[in-house]
Amino acid sequence: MNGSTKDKLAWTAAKLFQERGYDGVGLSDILKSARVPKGSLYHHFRQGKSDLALAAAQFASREMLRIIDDAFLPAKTYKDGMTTLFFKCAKLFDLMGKWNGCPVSGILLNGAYNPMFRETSEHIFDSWIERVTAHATRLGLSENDAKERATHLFVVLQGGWDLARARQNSDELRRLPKLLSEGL
Amino acid sequence: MNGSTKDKLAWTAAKLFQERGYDGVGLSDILKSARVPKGSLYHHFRQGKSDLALAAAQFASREMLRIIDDAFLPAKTYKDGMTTLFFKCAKLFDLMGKWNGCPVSGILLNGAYNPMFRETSEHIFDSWIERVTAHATRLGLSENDAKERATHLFVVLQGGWDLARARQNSDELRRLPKLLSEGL
DNA sequence: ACATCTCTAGACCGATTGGTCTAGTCCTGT
DNA sequence: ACAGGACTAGACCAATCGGTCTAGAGATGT
Repeated sequence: MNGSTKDKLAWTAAKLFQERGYDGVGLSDILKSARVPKGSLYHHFRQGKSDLALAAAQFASREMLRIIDDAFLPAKTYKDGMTTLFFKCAKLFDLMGKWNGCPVSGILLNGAYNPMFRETSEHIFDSWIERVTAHATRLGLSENDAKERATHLFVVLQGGWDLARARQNSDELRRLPKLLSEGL
Repeated sequence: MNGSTKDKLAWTAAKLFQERGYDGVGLSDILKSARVPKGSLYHHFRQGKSDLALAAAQFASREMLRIIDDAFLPAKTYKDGMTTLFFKCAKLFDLMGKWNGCPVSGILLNGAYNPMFRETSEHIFDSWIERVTAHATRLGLSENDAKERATHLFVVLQGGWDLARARQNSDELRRLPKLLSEGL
């Protein structure tokens, strides 16, 4: 099968980059963990590590979009969907061993100064915000309100994730929906 | 002077780690940039790179505490101080070339899995929250309210900084005080 | 003047890095 | 059966990594 080895590489790379960042993971780590020889990596990803990182980020991004949909599709209100999303992320954080960073910032914002990495991470973040905005309008919010709230959601999720990581504790992540729904 | 070379190393390391993360910066980069030979580094920091990173993080942390005080000491209300802090951070972000990450997460959460790094970053974050909490109580908030708001402040600041970094634009950072003062 | 201590200076080390290259395996179409 | 492309396999490479070590410069106390 074509996709299998390539996907396994991207998936493994995503997992490791989230743990230790782009520069913190060597190709040998990825290859050992995925049990794939170096030749295969350079067959599927001609530019090597940087190509692999972009693919890994897209992989992680698609998973996040799936989580967003899972949270918002059954929701009756924006507040419900948003709260569910935070709880899902807190659970994911715990499952991942409480060490992982945000799927994309760990891969792309991290590590070497690389313009294409930065642009890709910008697009990915925007795609998440856009998806939440779409759910928000579907649930009755005005377009401007939806966009603002979606942006705030990711600001708070990102910051909450970092704090959870530093504390090795996802509790704060679960408390944050209150901030976003009630304000203070 | 004793402190001079040592401080120059810590300061240079802090700057570079914020740009490219712990694993993204080699000792040779730091030594070249600080114009200090390797022998001096290992004289002042016996454990080498990890020691240097801890010192650099403390350096960055002290600067952040100073910025917090600068924002809150002249403030008449918590809202004023908080807003000033965000604007100061936005300005700092622009001055730093719009690439740098959060001073501490770039250094400590990043890179190799290292328990002492994680603990140090937790303590540093907590010291920031504590400082803001102290300012908040001084400005009339109840103790519980102060602590909650201070925590939210850093969650939002952290997330906003990441978004600004991805977008290479500090505007969102300047819009966030509204979220924290008015809620939504 | 000399000994002593702090600090600078950089050559050097083994290990690991990302990347290249060739040989061989496997699958597919004819 | 066999030709040809897709893919695997890993030896090999120069460069760089973090870290060690020795030699000497500079300041200080006696």
